[in-house]
Amino acid sequence: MGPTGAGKTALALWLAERLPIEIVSVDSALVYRGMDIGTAKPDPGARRRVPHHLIDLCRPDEPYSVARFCSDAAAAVADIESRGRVPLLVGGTGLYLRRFETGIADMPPVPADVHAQLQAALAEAGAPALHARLAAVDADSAARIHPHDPQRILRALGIFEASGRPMSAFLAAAPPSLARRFRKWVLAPPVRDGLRGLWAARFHQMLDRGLVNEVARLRATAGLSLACPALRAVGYREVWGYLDGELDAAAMVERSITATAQYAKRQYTWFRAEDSAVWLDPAVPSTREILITAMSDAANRVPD
RNA sequence: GGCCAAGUAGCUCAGUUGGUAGAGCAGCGGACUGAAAAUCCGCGUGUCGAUGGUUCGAUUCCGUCCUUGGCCA
Repeated sequence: MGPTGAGKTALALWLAERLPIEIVSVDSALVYRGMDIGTAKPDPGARRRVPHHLIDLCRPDEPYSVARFCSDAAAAVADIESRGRVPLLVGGTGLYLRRFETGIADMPPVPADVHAQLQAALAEAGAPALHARLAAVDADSAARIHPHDPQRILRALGIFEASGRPMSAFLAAAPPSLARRFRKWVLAPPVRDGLRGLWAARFHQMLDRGLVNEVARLRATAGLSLACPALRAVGYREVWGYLDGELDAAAMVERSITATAQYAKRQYTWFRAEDSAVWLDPAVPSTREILITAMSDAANRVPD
């Protein structure tokens, strides 16, 4: 795992060309088709050379989720291992890896109309009012969730309304069926300070490659709007605002770079909390050697 | 050159009827179980442009100067 722009993709390809590994993407944005440039998706050539999994799974208007990731990843890992190869999970979505590793509770689906009703109630009454509603039916979740956090309040209320049981009960009950331990490496510059220039160069490169056209295509697609979670991704939201005329070009660029920096910061927070992960500096040459040695061991242990 | 306005946190600004100041954004730290590139929480000392004066006390009132913008020459 590693923050955006640390060089995960290139390093994974380098390793995959030397070891019998296949890559499983752990990235909430790479699953969307048509979102290539702004997500720095591995290009077709790379994907021909090295098998990649969990990329281009759905349309940007389809909801993907951590739960879907867990089952997709389990299937991909099983598939790779069944062929005698070693799965290398590569990505920056901390939640996905955490839940895949330590298990995710089995919870009932929330029907779309229930969710829509809650959304309307949120718009009308505000998050604290819904939080109070939640506290009445699921005190444990209410204690865990901040009254100003609409996303989590809606989720917990949705579970209750869909099933009649509090979300906290599902969390407490579920044995992690997908639980799986990994060897973990964090590929990240040891200090984040001063990396803004790197994010900036990266974003300008995306613009040169046609990011604005890519977003314009998505914007012209029926059914897509900023309400789709996929389009809230870093850069996409800002370029969309630029195409709407709400941001000028300079503001679009600056805000995208800032959003990248903020995203990277949240990623560092996830990775710091990851126990038993070894941190590797992408600027240090020995990083490659450390990884290839460690992974050779893993590859040798795979039954065939 | 004259007149007017503005100079307060990294940025945009509020405010103090005189008792040394606070929002948003940015930044830093954190949380995270079906939206997670999302969502949310915590963190605010800054010669209040400079200098002199009035005052027990000036960022606040007065004078001068500097800077920026506008208008007039």
